[in-house]
Amino acid sequence: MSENSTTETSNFIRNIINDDLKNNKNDGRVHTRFPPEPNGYLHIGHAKSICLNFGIAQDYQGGICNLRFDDTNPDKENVEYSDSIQNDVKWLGFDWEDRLYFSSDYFEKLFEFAQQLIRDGKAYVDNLSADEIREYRGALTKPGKESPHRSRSVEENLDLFDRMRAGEFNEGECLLRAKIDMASPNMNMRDPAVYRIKKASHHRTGDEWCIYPMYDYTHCVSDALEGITHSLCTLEFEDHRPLYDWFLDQLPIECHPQQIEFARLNLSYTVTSKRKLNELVVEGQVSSWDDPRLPTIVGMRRRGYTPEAMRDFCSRIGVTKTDTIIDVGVLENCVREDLDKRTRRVLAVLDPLKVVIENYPEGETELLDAPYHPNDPDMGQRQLPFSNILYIEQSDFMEEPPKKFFRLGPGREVRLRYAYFITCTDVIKNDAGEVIELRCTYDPETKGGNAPDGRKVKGTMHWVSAEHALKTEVRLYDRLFNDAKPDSNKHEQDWKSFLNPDSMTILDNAYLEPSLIDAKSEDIYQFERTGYFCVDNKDSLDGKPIFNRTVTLRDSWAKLNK
RNA sequence: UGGGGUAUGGCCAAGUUGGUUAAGGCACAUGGUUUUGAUCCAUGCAUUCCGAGGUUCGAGUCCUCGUACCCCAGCCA
Repeated sequence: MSENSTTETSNFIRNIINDDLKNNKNDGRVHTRFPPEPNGYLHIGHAKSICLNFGIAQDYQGGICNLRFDDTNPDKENVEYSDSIQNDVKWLGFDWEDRLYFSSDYFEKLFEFAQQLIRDGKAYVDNLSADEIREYRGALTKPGKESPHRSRSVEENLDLFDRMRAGEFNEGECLLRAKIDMASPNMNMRDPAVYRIKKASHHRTGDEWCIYPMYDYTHCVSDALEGITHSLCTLEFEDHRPLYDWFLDQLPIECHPQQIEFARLNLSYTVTSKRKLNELVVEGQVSSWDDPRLPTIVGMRRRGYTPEAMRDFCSRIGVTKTDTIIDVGVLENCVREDLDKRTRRVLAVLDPLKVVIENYPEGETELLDAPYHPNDPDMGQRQLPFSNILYIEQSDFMEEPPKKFFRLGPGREVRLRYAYFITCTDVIKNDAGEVIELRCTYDPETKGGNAPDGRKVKGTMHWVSAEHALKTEVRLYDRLFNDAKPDSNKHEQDWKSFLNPDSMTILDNAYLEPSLIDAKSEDIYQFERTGYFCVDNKDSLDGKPIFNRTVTLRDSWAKLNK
């Protein structure tokens, strides 16, 4: 046991493991697994599980974590998903080394174990229809009743089961059931299905099988075959634990992992259910699984979230059995914190307002030094071209500024970052009365941004030289939903009515400082005063990087105005 | 009394076998630094742990009775 993680706070699962270790359970081994079904893309909720499972393996001496695909339902699974899942886990920073497994690898073994159950009188082939089985199952407060086929002989069951495998029956015609207790208060114990017929070809086993094992049976056996010590899953499987244990108790397997359930992640202003995410994608509410507004790993990656930030988030939210909704602000804080220290700052005007410096020589250009990070000289610097025609942010000018506004206004003086002080002398409007251009003068003495006479200005603004600027597209993303709990069961029906119509704003008229021409896919920058932006990994072109806003900067000015 | 769970500040969450003033993060508030109204720094933020009783010298931690919320009737995982 080693406690080499400084950030991890204790949680009930680690406490259990610590106790197990103290008691020398499992010979001191710690072996977990992350068991996704390859039927969709991974999202932030999976990241919690990945960080938990792989994190525990990392933190305990000799601990290991497997990646195992729970691929027992060929109708829903495919290689696209399994490939993307592997990519995402790697990208998040975890390594399963040579321990990549698939439940389908155990199909033969699983089949033999099922025969064993039959031989032991613990399983039988049933011919009831799906509807009948539902009827026979009873209800929450009413016991079920036994199937008329429950007492078939071992020989008959064995024969029937072989013929199921041989494809002699149609889907739904029969299935293998565990013989447990039709009156159990736990519905999962009322003779659950073990094998069903599916004449579907499987993404790994092809047409080798036409019967497929069910989750409850497959999962515990797979865990045991892999020597898992702690099988971590989400709360909804709590009721399945007796079944998990039951199967392993019946079968001749030494290893009996301990299933421990924890609460799944819920994030405010978003949805984290595969079904809902899939619906958004299929209906075109978002562009695809990697739409930057989605909480999928690929979407967040495209948005500019880093693996470090996501892992930090997962460690901050903790692991408990309490059903909670984490404020998405925690996530945003994690990226900001990570990006603050790792990104270069650049100047980018998103919503341009033209400024003409009347006393600056027309046609002249000078280069001004600008560090890439104000608090980290190691990041180096670049030079910004300055000329007499600039763009500043529309929102940095107000014709009739309120008291606390200390940006530009008629007659006001402000600093252009790393450049000069300028004073607004004239405001030019179009016929509609909109401000379309500002006339200003600059003070040559203030080059670099300081006045030799010691005079101060309240505002410092970002800017870009019109002639030198890189014009490109910038996408502003905001939360996908307007409601904090679109995912709560109060909104099972109308959750999509909370979709935020302004979750994406495309700016095709943004002007960036010229150095950004070299920005590479997935590079992330801080656009000073506006936020963190990531080069889109899909739509960017050579010489035309397209930027996605990851998250805004904290803005106490905006907060003041609310 | 179907069964299984959970309840600690606005949101999360530590609180090992009951023992001083109930960690920490996010959010919020206030002050300081600042050529990003950013960052950073400092300070504040639960006489109280779902409620009511009880045991005890002492309870968030034990007992009793309640209350609220979540999960379960797929041949999904």
